[in-house]
Amino acid sequence: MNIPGQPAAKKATAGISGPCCTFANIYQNKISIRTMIVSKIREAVDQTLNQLFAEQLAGCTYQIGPTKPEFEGDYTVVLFSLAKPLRKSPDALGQELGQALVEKHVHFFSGFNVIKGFLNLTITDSYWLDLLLLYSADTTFGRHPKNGRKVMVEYSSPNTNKPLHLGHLRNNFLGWSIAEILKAGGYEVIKSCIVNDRGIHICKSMIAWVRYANGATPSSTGIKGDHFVGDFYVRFNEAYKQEMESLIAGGMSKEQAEKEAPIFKEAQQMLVDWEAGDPEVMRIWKLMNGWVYDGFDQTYKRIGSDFDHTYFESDTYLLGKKMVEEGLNKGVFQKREDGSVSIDLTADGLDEKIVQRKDGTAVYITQDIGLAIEKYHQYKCDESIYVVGDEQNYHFKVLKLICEKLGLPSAEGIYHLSYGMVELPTGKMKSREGTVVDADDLIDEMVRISAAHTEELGKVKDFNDQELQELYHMLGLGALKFFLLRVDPKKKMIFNPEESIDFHGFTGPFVQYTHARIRSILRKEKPDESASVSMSLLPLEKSLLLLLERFSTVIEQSVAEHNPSLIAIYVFELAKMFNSFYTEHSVTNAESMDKKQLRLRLCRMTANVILSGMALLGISVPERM
RNA sequence: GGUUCCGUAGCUCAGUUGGAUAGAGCAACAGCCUUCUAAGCUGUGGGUCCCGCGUUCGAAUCGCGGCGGAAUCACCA
Repeated sequence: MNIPGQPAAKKATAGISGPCCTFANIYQNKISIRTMIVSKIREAVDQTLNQLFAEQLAGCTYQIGPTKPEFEGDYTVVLFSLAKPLRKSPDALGQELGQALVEKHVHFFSGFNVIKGFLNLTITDSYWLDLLLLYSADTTFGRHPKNGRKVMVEYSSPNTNKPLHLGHLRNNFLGWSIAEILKAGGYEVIKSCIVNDRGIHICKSMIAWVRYANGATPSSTGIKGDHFVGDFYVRFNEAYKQEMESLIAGGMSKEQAEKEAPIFKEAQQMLVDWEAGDPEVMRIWKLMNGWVYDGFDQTYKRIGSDFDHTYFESDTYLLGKKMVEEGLNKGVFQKREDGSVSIDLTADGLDEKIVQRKDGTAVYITQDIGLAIEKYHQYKCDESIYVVGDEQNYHFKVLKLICEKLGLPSAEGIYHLSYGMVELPTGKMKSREGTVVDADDLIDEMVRISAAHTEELGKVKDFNDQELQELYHMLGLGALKFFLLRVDPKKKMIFNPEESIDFHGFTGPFVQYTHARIRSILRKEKPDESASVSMSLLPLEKSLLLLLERFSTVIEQSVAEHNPSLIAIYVFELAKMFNSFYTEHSVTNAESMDKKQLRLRLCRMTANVILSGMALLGISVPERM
């Protein structure tokens, strides 16, 4: 057992309760406690250092962190960096500093020790109790006040020719979560989605449908719209491959066959007709995209993704093309001999990049330039985050550079939240090899497993059918979301479909279960606001409070790093700590009335933080499970 | 080949920005339910932090050089 910064192994100080205090007489402390504890310690240390060694202090930095569990103390000041400029040994400095801190801040520091250059400080129990009494009922605890900044988070960005898969799930969960985390960090957030609804790949599924469907539709076949269209995309590739093979058998080279296959030429022609606005092509395009959107909506609803604004590539590419004109006039872009338009980025360590084809049509980056302008024009965000896989790192480097060179005001705020691919133990998911993990299938599977677990345990036999379905969904999605969010977004991750996602240990259901346990206590008995509360803390009670206090800092870090996994790790540690506390100490049968009141408040505050922490990950927590 | 990223326990991952004896979960093993939910708790075993050199009070973390892996360098998206 090793919880960062927690004195879990320490001896219990006392089983008897000390003097008591009530909510009212510590209300005035609320403002001072709102400051995070590390800042408070730093302030006190700075002040004391200044008084002791005023002149030698210029430019000194030092670290403060939670004390390791094997040492006595709550927070630790690392003295090495101060020792040299102050010309003192770390131990002597620690003694002097510790002594002065404890003397000057009797209500804040209750003791210290110095070990090998580390000054370990113990915070008074009353500080932790003040925190508990002030915030145990505050459901917004840890959230930061509004900072006046506005940020857009673009995520999901689906293609309308295939259904969502596991990789999209990581994207959707990340995007939604980072948006919530930014809100908790004080930002105003706009969630957006760009739908890649045009291009040759879309025409491919359309051609296949025209050729082979005989008028079949999702409703006539009972297949979900996005899967229905995706099947025709697969069908296209099958037919394409067959036609190429017979052309090659007839003596044609592979490269030539790729270009000459009739079905491929039909798709190319359809793209031209689409750009020209051919009514029949537009009709099919709208019809089929409509089916896909129906399918996406169902999936988005299940996973809880939503958007404040949806953009369509079929709209933004035109604005991008207008910017190509402007860029040419400004001399940022160059027209080549063959008529294509490019930008030379070799001076920036990149390559020459095409921004418009020789036939005048837009490429991928063109529409993204248009989109950047459209977004800024509409919302004027300070920052624009793109949640897109790390395979597009180069693309976003180029995009930001181009926007800078065009002098767009939105350029500076462009931030690519680059996340790693989800891979199988055998490597990348490949649709051609049928190894793609379909989102809908995976969700079904997760819900099915949670239903099986729940039934086996038999704790909610009195639930009606609707309540059961809601619980299964909450647990299945909780497990899935937690699984995908608990690892650093930057890193690629491995998903093994053979081993189902866990429900024990470092998982969503573990945290959900902890919440249900706490709620079970609080259903039996609630904190009495007028009752007195024990003034002394046992080690596990204090450890819980130390962890709870860190919530706000964790949100801050999570915002700074655009990293939801910090929240997942934190919420797991908190749940683990609560479970240790729970098995060690009884709440409803506490050794005294004021101990019971203390623990009921601890329960309430822990439940609140678990609930709001999990909400930042897009995960709901149940009352019972 | 150029650029960027990665390499930590059998597996999946942390490691607070250079700090104390490198940690969790899973898997394995041993305990704990007449007491608030055992989807839990407690304990045991498990490490050449890819290798080497360097920087300094101190390196998994920083630098250089290897080895191994990934992404990208499209008039695809």
